[in-house]
Amino acid sequence: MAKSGKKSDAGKGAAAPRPFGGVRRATSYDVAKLAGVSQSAVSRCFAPGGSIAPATREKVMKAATELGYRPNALAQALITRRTNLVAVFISRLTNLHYPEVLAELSRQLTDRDIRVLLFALTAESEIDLLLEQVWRHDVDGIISAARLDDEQIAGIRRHGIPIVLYNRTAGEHLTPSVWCDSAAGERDLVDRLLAAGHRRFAVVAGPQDSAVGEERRLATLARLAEAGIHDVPVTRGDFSYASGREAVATLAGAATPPDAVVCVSDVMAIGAIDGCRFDLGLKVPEDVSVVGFDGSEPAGWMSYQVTSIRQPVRRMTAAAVEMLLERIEDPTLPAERRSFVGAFVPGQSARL
Amino acid sequence: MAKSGKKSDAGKGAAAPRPFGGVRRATSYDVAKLAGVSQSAVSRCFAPGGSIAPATREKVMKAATELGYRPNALAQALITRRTNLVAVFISRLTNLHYPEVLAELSRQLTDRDIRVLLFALTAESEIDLLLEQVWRHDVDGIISAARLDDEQIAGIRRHGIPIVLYNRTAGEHLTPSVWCDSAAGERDLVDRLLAAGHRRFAVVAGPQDSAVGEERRLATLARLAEAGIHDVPVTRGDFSYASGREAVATLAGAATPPDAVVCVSDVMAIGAIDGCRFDLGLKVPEDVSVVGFDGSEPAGWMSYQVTSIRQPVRRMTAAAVEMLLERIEDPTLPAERRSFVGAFVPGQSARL
DNA sequence: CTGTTAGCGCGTTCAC
DNA sequence: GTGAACGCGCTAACAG
Repeated sequence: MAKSGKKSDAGKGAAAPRPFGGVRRATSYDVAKLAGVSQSAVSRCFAPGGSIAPATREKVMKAATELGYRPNALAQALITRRTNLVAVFISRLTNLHYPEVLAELSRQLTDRDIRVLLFALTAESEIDLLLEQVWRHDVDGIISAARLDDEQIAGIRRHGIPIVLYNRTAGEHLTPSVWCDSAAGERDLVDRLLAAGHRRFAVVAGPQDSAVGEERRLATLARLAEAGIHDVPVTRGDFSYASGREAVATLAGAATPPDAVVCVSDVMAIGAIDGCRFDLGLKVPEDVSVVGFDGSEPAGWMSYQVTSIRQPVRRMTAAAVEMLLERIEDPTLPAERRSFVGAFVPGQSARL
Repeated sequence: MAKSGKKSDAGKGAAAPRPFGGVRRATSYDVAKLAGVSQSAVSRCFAPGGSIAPATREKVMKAATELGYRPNALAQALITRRTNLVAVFISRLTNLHYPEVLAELSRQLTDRDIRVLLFALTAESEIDLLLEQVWRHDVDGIISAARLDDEQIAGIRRHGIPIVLYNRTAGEHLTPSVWCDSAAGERDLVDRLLAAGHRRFAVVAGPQDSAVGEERRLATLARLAEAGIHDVPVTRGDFSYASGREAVATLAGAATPPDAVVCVSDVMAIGAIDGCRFDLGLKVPEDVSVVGFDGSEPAGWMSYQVTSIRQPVRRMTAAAVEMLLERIEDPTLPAERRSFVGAFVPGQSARL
């Protein structure tokens, strides 16, 4: 009976008439009063380069800890015009590669004392509505691993909010971005497949509006064309396991079934491998080679061991964060695109 | 030459001396002036139940759209004490089940016009430091799918910030939470395994500080004990694929190797299956049955088809959001725990 | 229904 | 080095 069990049901409806059910937080005025100084002195104590006498600082700090005072981020932001908030747009959070990206971005931003305002897009998300929220919240910058159209990019520019794109491209204008050079990766994979004697290729591409997907598809076809291989069948998926599996079923129906399937993502490659094995009764890699892209974790699991290209997520996210912070400090910095090449992952899903 | 290319390199260093490199946003005063009304009239126009004459409203709205005005969320929050911000704590974002949870939480909160302040915990995250940020930002509430200790929970309570735990428990005090009733699920799985004739059980558990992991371990062992099966070997993993794989290697070294392995998560079950097949040369489910828990997407892939229990993520996240919003509206609501039972997923990884 | 007034909590001049 | 005064952009009383 001594320690009151739950938080707020002592005496039924007779709850103490506290302002908001929460305790009023201490303000800099409260601290000032207790310390016997002015409010501005308190402010200077918590400012980076505030000129304050050691003695005063001590009094203030003592009072501050006593009251559990912390500067209110809202008031601070309202006046300094810095929220230390970065909006992160991310799509397909359930698609296995993005959680890793998000985790890294979050970690790196947190390390730099910046908070993440998350916008996880679903298929039906109205990006424009989300952007409204972004304006209203005065974020310092945006990192987008989601597709933005020209109109939206223009709006962001108009608002003067720095943005960095992650594995995305914006239409006309050059926009700061980090990019995994899929072209180099696909060329690498294709060359290895060619060297191992593969000739009957097929591509499992992504949706048309996916920049990375398209770059990968085009790079693959271009390299094959250079090698004299044309009319390569292409099936489009949506980066899902199911779509990869269905894709190979489609491709297998062709006159000359492929002996090498290039998938533009690991998850689709995994789907393709299962499709080959379970739907078509083919052996991978003996009967058909399958390669992917990304280097997601499940691609390394023993049952798949996807031959792939691993994106350097750590370095890419670090670059994105760095580029963004630079532009928050100095918005006049010109746009820039930083490309990274991925690393070949041998795997076992391709006969090389 | 007409359309200026990049944003800010026209004329080299001779960039126009704009305030912040960004355009100053229109304030309610600007709108008021343009519309020929008072600033408070503008405010009322954007307030839910503001009493305003249709004629005035029209004038204001016209001026507002012309200037691209939107109420500043910071100033608004400073005065109303409502930020429409919810902090979401989440751990192990790379562990396949959490991205789905996060995506759902984000979607549901966004639908209710609430923004997500993300705190993705890494192994070394100092939660107390993150909580500092939470105080400073005046979030309206917290949803935590990460472990919080008594001290931290007490701090949150002291600050009067509503919180809902997601598949976590807090020590002494009852804290609002949603929970997937793992006990019911594990009993279900064990019963089915027993009915199919399994007798030599083993458990791949989680870390000791994982509440769900422990509940699942204990429920499994309890049910087995009821059936007269004791001394069941237990190996602990960390919810990773690798740990599941290693676990079965360990278990196989015992005098009587198991014919049924109960893993407390799908990813570990996947690791266990691969361990059986590739390290031990066993057939799953012919030689040994493996069951998991969660219902993560990869568990359904053809190569694994894990027999498992699927958490009702949609309903659980919806409940979490609802409980939180209720408590934001009325902080005096008593703590409450809502449990959900998962659905059996037949799969093919257990001989049933 | 409207405008005036007073803050929300803080950073920042500017005299002292 | 310090404090008084002002303002960031807005909502909430209040009088008209």
